[in-house]
Amino acid sequence: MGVVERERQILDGAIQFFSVHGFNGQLRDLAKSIGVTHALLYHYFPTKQALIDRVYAEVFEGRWRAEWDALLDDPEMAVEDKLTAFYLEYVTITLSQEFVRILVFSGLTDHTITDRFFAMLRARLFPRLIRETRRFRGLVSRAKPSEREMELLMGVHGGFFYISMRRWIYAQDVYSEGSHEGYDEQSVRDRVRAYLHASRDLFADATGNTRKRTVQR
Amino acid sequence: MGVVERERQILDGAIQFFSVHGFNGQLRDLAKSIGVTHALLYHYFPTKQALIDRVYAEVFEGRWRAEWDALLDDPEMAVEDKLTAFYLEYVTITLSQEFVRILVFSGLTDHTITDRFFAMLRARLFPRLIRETRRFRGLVSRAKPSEREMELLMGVHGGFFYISMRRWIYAQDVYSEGSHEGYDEQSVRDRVRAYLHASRDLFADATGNTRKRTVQR
DNA sequence: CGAATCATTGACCGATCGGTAAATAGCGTG
DNA sequence: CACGCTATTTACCGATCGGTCAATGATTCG
Repeated sequence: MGVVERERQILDGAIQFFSVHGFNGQLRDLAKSIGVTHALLYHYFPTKQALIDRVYAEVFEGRWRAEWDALLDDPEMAVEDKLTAFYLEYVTITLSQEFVRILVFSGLTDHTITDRFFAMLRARLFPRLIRETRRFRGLVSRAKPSEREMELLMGVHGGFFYISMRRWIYAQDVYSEGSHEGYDEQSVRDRVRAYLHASRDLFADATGNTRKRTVQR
Repeated sequence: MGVVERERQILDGAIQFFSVHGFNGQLRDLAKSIGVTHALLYHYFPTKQALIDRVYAEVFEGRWRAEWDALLDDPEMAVEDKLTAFYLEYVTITLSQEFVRILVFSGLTDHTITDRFFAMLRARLFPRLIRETRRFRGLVSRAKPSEREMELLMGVHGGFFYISMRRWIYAQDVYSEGSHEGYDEQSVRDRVRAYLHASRDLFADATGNTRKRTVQR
């Protein structure tokens, strides 16, 4: 087998293996799951830690889709549709089995992945969501989000993360009959609407931007 | 030292230790953290697994407060206040550092704790929350919750769980200036309101119970 | 076909770790 | 103080596991 394919094969096997057994799984078992001896692993990776680092990098990179930047920044699309579309993909693509489990394994020990991942969310996602939420309220502001604003956002966001927790950590059945094969679009939309409407109700007056609080259908 | 106190000390140490290092932490390190040798542990617990089982039992039992049954069943209290009060306590008491981390460790390997815990939530908590949510909508029904209804509930519930994830797994700072020393009451209330109002908006018509969808302040 | 190269393996090393058992330290009691 | 009991330790065993290395198998190329 070619050196590059074998390395690829080991890496994929390692991602799968470590996401199930955690990072103190034995290299002998990993090797067996691939169909080689553990000594061969050392032909491609100098140490176990080096392999783990590669797994980290592999699992982390490309986790954020470039299209999502454009999607979230699209000034034409309605906010509700936008957030619904985003979270539908986010839940299925980003919060995949291997990623979530490795993320949690990392969070329980060193924080190498969780720190980077959270930094990314704070840089690329949360500001955009806050901006869009404000836009939904008919407000344009670049002011730093208040703690209360952020916590409401963390509420929805965490709710979506919890779907993956139930699936991949707790091994519970999660309702998923929707078209997106991962999760039901209706349920995503329900939550997004709950969030947006609550935001409008709660923060309508806080900025001098008094608007009639109507319930839109 | 008395046999019962020593056992208590070991158990407490084990809960702390395992919640940090996971269940394949070494007994020698655990013993050192207590200030004894690892051989002594075998004087009180026959095997490592037996100790782990005790830790599981210890951490799990009493995690649900008896008063919560009464609180959630109180027919006088307003639904919003009730859910706010409940989740405020739930987040600080149930979702403590040791519990959440051990729960997640358990979820990643065997599911002994997560299964039991989820069974408890499904038996004692979720039906009550669904009932109260319906009550908020001016509806009394013992019909089995629809998937959509449940998923909306899982949204809030997961949002609260996420607070503990951020704290104890991701080691992020979480806003907590409220009176309850654990989490801000305002933020809990905001989320509860978002959930209840959304539920009213979304499901108002589904049961023939047509009501004017007004936003209450 | 034969030699060089490189992927792959089997055998081994040393440290770690759960578990055991004999030795010892500590303490209450006659 | 001496005796007995038990809490605690020291020393050890055997299995596991990361890592190494010499030997072997396979492949390419002149």
